[in-house]
This record gives sequence, structure tokens and C-alpha cells, in this order.
Amino acid sequence: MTTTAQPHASQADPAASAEAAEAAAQAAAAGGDARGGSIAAVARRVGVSVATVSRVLNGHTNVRAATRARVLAEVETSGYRVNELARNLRTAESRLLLTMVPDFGNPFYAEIVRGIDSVARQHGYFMLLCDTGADAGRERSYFDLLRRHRADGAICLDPATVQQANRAAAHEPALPWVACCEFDPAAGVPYVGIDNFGAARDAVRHLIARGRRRIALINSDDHYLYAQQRRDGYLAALAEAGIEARAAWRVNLNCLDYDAGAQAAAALMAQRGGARAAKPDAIFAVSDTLAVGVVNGLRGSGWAVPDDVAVVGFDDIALAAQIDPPLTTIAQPMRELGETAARLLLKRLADPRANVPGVLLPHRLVVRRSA
Amino acid sequence: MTTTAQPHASQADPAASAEAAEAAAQAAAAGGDARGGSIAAVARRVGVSVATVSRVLNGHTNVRAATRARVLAEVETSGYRVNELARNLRTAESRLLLTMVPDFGNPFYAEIVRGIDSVARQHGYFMLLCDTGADAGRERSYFDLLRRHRADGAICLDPATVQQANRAAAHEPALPWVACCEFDPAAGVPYVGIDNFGAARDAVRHLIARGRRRIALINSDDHYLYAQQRRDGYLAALAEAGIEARAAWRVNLNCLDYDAGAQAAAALMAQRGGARAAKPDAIFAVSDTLAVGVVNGLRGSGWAVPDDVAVVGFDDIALAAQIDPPLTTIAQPMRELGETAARLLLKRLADPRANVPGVLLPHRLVVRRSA
DNA sequence: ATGAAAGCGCTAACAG
DNA sequence: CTGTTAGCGCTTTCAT
Repeated sequence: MTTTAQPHASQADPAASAEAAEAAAQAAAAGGDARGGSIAAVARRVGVSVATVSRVLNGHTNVRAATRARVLAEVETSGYRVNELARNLRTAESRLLLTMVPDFGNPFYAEIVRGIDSVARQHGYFMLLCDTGADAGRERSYFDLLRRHRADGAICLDPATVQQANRAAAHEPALPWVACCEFDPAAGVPYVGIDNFGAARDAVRHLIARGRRRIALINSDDHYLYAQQRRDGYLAALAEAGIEARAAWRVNLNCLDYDAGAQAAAALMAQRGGARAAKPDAIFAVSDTLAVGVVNGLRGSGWAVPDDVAVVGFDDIALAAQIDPPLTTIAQPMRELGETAARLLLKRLADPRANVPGVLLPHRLVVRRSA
Repeated sequence: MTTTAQPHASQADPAASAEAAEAAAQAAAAGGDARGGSIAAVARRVGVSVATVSRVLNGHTNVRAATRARVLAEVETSGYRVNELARNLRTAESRLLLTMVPDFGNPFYAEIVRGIDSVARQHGYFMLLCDTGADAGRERSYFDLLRRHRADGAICLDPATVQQANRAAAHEPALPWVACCEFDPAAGVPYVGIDNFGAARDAVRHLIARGRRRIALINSDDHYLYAQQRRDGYLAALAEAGIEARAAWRVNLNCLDYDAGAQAAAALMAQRGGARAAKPDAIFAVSDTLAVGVVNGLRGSGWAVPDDVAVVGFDDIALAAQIDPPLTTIAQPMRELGETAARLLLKRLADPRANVPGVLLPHRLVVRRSA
């Protein structure tokens, strides 16, 4: 049992295990004349008012122990369950949190979502999950789900949607949502993320410290802030080492999957023919999924990692340690990113006027064998 | 726009793009005296009854074109949005589908979930996602979410929960849910999955055809039906080739992640000392995540894949083609599994008495370099 | 084609 | 401590 606020927790009470609940439901389904029905039916059978039943169900203390016991007993045997549709209308809350993900096939997002789910559940909320990449039709704004009261608040992990919503936030600041991973402090929207500039600079510094000087960057879409910041971090590291940046060695991808990384790497190494010295000796990819593809693409083209080309990824998904060679990468605290996002949102919901901060979580360089 | 049944689709009408909707919301927030408010407020401002507004919102045809236009105009300028909490209570449906996953960090489940989400959305449903592995407390039965009307139906991907629910289904057959991947035809619960026995047999036959005879099995928990079926398929393939099965070469894991696979492989190869001929020359793992770990674990112990030990996985997740060597595996139609599960459930919801079948989807062996 | 009115099942004043 | 009652905002007969 959690210790955090959970208004509607005591329904049918702690004692009622899942097993017991199933049994009661069975009894009800078996169809003695004591069906579950509505709260009114329960009240009638017990011989109390609906208010009393409601009080018991919601764990209010102002009910005599004996009365409470009778109500609980009836609830138990009848298999009654509260109708949350009605409760939600009455309390004007859905107790649902909307999570928008660009692609939950990506382990990076999957782990963040687990963090969100975990905190949400602890606080009596469930998670509505939308894969924003899934419907090409773009459909109506996902934030309409908030306006329609389908969810009480939202967490957005999709950079494109974050940017769009940040613009809209100027006009309609009241919507309860928080940005995660992609964020703009200037937008006045609560957020969690990391120092993308610093993280990218750390990655490239590491490559430079390992003696690499021809460092390519495989980046995400340059429209995204996080991509711009990582690009700038990359550039800064090169600059401080006195290395000239080459535009031809910077590539932008609008897809972060393995194949995209593999193809980009192959293309990078195939640029203008012959001289080995004219090709990158290192690749920094802004996502581990990309980097896994890069390693694969390099191998496919006959290049050895890290001997010919060192590779650094980003995120530190579980897979990073499993591939050959294991991936050197920037670790993001994925779980905490999700948990923090959920906490910020919950705080905002608890007090709409609360001053919810933006928070930056620490990253760190994890050195393995790929660089 | 989809062509399938979608009762509440026309709210604010096709013409209203997301952009326009945002603009209208902005207008409303700006606070002219025409606030969004309730349907009653809209009706009052237009000078019609709530019934008429409701009809327009729901795309009923029996409204004069002129009236409809006036209502639509007011909805547009006021930024009114229907309150789905109220609609849901009135119509007695949440339009939410519950999806229970044992671990959505696993790419196999992630892809299935995308299939579910895609079909659900096409039919005007959203997805409530629960990671059943997430809360150790086990909590109340997830199916209580159905009884409480928090979701209209459920799809269960978690083998443990499927088994538990199959037992409960004997007592309470009315719950609208479908089993996916783990299923028991005898339980009378609609399901979708593959022929696990045949698939495992195919995998092991392939190994045998490649000349391997000392074949180990890394399986999931033996309590699960799919695990039993795959084990039996493995055993059948060995038997038909006249190979004696060795109990010491069968291992059961209750976790399918990379590390579990790596450790199991290392342990398998370390069994009782010296003789090479006393160790497996092939490993069949019942999940690609496990198999990826196996390849890594083998490499870590100095064994070459496939020369020393051939490896076959199961699922054909995207990653399978990216590792070195690329993984030979049994492909499951993950996307279709999810889509089919959703369709079966939707059919069940549309007609509670409908006879919803169990369906088996085809698998196939994908031969790459690991075996 | 439109309106009036009855609830859906619940929670929360307010009264006692 | 308990009961009565008024809605929450919507959809849907049933009239007109």
C-alpha cells in the first residue's frame, strides 16, 4: 500500500484481497437476488442511505463502526463495484494521465513511460498512452483530450508535439501538462530534461581525448531544441580543441530506429571515395538506437569499431551493454525523467496555481568499448 | 479519416483543423463573454435547446442545415468541448480499452501494443496501459477496472494474468476481454496467438538440419502454457531426430531480459568442466531479448557464434537483424497479433453475445547467421 | 425539425 | 452519526 494521497483508495477495503474480490464477483454473477447494482441498491439492501454507503466506500471516518461493517459485508457478498463513470462526472476528474510518446517501440521512451506509470499508479491515476507517431492523420490536437476531460493532465515526450504545444501555451496557459526531454524554459511550461548541450560536449570531448579528430555527428531533426543543443555541444567541443567542423559530417535524421542509423553510417563512410584520412574516425549518434544501427552499418561496410571508427551513443538503454562492442554512451536517468515528469504534473493538478519548476537531471558518460 | 464505426466522431466537425481548434480555444480563454462552458450554455447562446446542440455534436441528421450551422459557428467561436465525463456516464461506456503487459520495455510487447493502439484509435477508443510487472503489490485484480467501468474491455498480454483470469472466467464469463499470446482454448476466452508447439519444433528442426545435436533450451517460466508448448515442440523435434533430451540443458527463467539470457548461456556452457563434447553446440531461446543476451554471454565466455554454438531466438524483433551475428529466429506477426486482439475485443463489445473465435496467426522461421 | 424533461450513479452540502 | 436532496453535463425518449 502506498502512503501517498489516494482519495478513493479504500473502496472494498484493504482486507479484500483480489481473490476475495473474485469470489464475491462470482457470487454476484451466480445471481443470488443480491446483485451488485448501484450504490442505491446496496443502500436499500443494507437499510441505510446512499450517503452512508458512499462514505464507507470513500473511507470517511464519520460512520459508526457497526454500520460500516454492515455496508462492507453487503459490498463484499454482492460484489458491488463503484461506477467510476459516475464518480468521475461528479468529482469532475478522470484520474487519467495522458502520455504522448513519439514511438514507444524505442526502449528509451519505454523506460520513461514506466517511470510515469509507476508514480501515477502510486497516486491513484492510470495512464492513457498515445503513440503520436502512430496516426499520420495528425488528427485533432491531443490536448483536446484535456479539454474534453478525458484526462486530467498530460506529459509530452514527443518533441514535435512539445514545440507545437509550447506555442499554443502562450494563448491557453491553463492546460495542465509537462514537457519531458524536449523543453523550452522560455515557454513557461513545466519540464524535466537534461543538459543536452553539456552532455553532447562531454561525449565529443571523450572522443577527442581518445585521439579522434574526424568526428561525425548523426543527429535527430534539427527543428527540435534538443537536437540543436546537442549539435551546439558537439560544435563547442570541436571548437575548444581547435578542430574545424565539417558540415558534410553532420547528418540529420527524422527517424531514430536501427536501420536509419545503419544507413546513415554507411553513407557517411562512403562519402567521396578513396583516402582513409578523408573519412570520419568517430561517430557521435544522439540516440543509442541510432548508435546500435551505426555499429551494425559500419560492420556491414567492413569497418572495425572502435579501431577504424569509434562510436558514442546517447541514452544508455539496456541494450547498449549487450552489443559488440559494448556502447560508450551518455546515460540519461530515464526512469527518473518519467517519475519526475509525473510528480510535476501531479503537483500542478493538486494546486493549479502552484509554481511548478523546470528541472534538469544529471547525465553521465558511460565508457565501454566502442569509444 | 477512418471509415469504421465511430459514434462520436463529428464533434466540431471535420472542417475544424487542429489549428482552428487551438485558435478557438484561444478565443475562449481570452474571455469574451462567450465562454465554452456546458452544452446548456452553448444552447442558450444560440437560442436552441440542448437536445439540438447534442444532435449537431453527434452528427445526427435530423437538424435543419441553418440551425446546424448556427450551432457549429457558436461551438467554433466559443471553443466549446464536449465533457466526455458526462457523455460517458450517460452512454455507460468509457471508450477505453485496457491493455495489460508484463513488461513494455520488451520490444516484442511494444510492437503488439502499437497494433492494439492503432486499431483502437481507428474505432474511437483510447488505450489504458498497465504494466502488470510494475507493481509488486499485485494490487486488486486488473479486471476490476472493467467492473468499475473504467474500461470497456481488456486485452491481456501477461501470461500470469491470463492464467489467473482464465480460471476466474469460469465463474464470471461476462467480462469482455481477450487473451493475446498466452491463451487456453479450453477457457472459453477469445484469444489470438501462434502455434507455439509448431514454431518451437521448426526452430529446433532447423538446428538439427544444420548438424547440431547437443541443443539446449532457454525457456520462460514453465507454468505458462506457451512455455510448455515450446518445450514440447523442442522435445518433439529432438525425438523425431532420435536425439536424447538432456534435462540439464533445459533452463527456465522468469525474466526475459538481456542479462538473464547472458547469464543463462554462461551457466549452461560452464556446466561440469572439460570436454567440449559434453557442452551444447546450440541454444534455442524462446525470446529474442533472451537470445541477444545469449549471444553476448557466449561471446563473453569466449565462444563463437555460430561456429561453437548456434543460437536461435523467437519473435523477430527489429533488433534481431542488427546484432552480430544477425539472429536466426522465429518471426511472430507482432503487429497483427495486436491488431487482431483489438478487433476481437471490439467485436465482442459491439455484440456481447457474438461468438468470438480464437485465432492462430502464422509464424515463420527467419534464417540469418546465428544458426 | 425542435423542445421539455428524465435520468445515468455518484458525491457533498445541509439538516437533523 | 445518518438521511435528504441537489446537481455534475450529457443523451435520449416523447411530445409537439
